[in-house]
Amino acid sequence: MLSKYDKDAFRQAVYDIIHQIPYGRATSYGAIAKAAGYPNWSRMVGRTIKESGSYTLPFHRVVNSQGMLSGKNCFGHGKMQQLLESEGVVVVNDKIKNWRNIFWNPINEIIFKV
DNA sequence: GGCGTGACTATGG
DNA sequence: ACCATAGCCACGC
Repeated sequence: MLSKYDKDAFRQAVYDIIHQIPYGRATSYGAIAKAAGYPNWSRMVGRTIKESGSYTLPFHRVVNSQGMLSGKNCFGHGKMQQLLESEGVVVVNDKIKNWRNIFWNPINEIIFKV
């Protein structure tokens, strides 16, 4: 019996999108979920990233809808902020400064692999 | 099947 | 801007 969704396809879409987040920019869990076709799956995006165990993708460029580094505890101490700052992103109190300009919306610019 | 949990989000005060 | 609340939904116990 197939589940009502394709977990592998979802995970692949999430990775695909994250792979395309430009240097010095960031996006949110909800935006990724929406672009992947599951608008209410922001929590699953976080779960998927955490379970990946891989750091070949720019997971530090994924934050919550307010630009806060909600996943920082899964990186080393201060690592997530450090990675962002190394790309020129300013972080104050765990929140990305000038978030409106840093935010990259995948729904507008995503190119899915076929 | 119930219940708590979580790298979430939108809304209202 | 900050805090509380409700909605969300797979997952593990």
